[in-house]
Amino acid sequence: NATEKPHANDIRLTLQNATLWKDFHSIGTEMIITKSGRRMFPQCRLAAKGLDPAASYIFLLELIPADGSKYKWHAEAGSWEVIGPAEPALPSRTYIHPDSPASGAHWMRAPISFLKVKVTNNMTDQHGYIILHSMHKYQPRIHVIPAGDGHLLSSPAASTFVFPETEFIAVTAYQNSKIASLKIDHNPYAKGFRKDGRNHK
Amino acid sequence: NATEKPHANDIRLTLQNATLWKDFHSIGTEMIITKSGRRMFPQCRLAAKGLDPAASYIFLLELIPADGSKYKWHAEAGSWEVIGPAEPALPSRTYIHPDSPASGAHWMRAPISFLKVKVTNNMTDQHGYIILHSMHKYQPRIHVIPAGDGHLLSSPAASTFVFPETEFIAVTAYQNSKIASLKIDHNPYAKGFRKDGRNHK
DNA sequence: ATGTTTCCACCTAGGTGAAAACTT
DNA sequence: AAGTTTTCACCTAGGTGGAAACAT
Repeated sequence: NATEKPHANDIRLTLQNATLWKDFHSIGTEMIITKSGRRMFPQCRLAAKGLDPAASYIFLLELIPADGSKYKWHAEAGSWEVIGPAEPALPSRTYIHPDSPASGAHWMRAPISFLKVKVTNNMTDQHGYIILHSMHKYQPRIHVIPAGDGHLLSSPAASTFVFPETEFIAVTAYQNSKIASLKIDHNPYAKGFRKDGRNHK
Repeated sequence: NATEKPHANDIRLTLQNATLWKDFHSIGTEMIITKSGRRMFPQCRLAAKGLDPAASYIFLLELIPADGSKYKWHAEAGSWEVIGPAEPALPSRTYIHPDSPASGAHWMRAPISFLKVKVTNNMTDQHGYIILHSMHKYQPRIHVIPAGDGHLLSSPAASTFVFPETEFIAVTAYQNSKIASLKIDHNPYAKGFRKDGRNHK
């Protein structure tokens, strides 16, 4: 039989906007968290390959603590320093991609954008936003789960992907002004803060 | 066994904004169709009861020709008149509610809004919008389909609902100025055309 | 004539970082 | 002093009917 069903370990995800993520990561990515919920910028934008076109999948985004530390911005040095152990982690909420469940063909047809995921520091949030601790480091993680078997994350068929350049520190206000500038330059919603001559449209 | 699964004929749909629809219907509802696609106003907003909370359903909206006639607005009389037979009907497109498929519990929890359905007169539309003939009368129809059996509309379990007050004539520009006024009064996106003193906010 | 298309000012809806106000 | 919350001007994105231009 020439056409063989893809195995779970044939699934390949590519971070489509990796260059932008690396620009941020080289400086030290920060993500604003607010009580009312804030989107992430950059967003996690992925391309998928190797899915079974006819099978059904669920895509999840998770933000896991990257380490056991609490950080502080050291303005004089222009760097982050560890100031102690992390706050106890909360039960992690996951963001289910709104197209879920959808066929492998659907997921492979176009880039997969986690545009609308929101992060918050409100421990009592009722919207289902992902709750983070300010001044803690997080690592986004993507799960691809064959749907319809009811096992979800515990399924042995689930695949997990990590892109190290998407790591970030959650903040309630930007600490490193270079990060603020990069955001202004690239996030269309911050266009109003651009100075003439660095308009990336 | 005291808890019995609901039968298909136990499903009940209520048109939540029936009063608004009736205000339009008493004048003669018109819906603008454009090449680029136009939303309907009012929207079909429904409440569902009697679904099996654990079962999965798909909700569809369909716009079927209400009769075999083509119409013309008679400005002097302020009424519509039949001017001949309808154009041949096109293969009807349906709008799948974006929450589909979802559990009965989900559909019953909150009003079901067909807010985003778009209608067009572009016969070559590639967006999947519902294609209509201008100056023809249409009747919205809702289908509730138990999901997961692969039969969809041909399934004997599918339920169909019609609310006669949602009937309308498709136009490329409003014919009856009373309809235009009602739209301006009630559609928030047309607020810019409101004269002071009839702001329904 | 009659019906369609394009364009537009005016909205709704909501995502930005900065600055000010607030908290501890 | 350090971090958080609120507010705000400025955007993106896109849904309105009307008027003018266009088509037939």
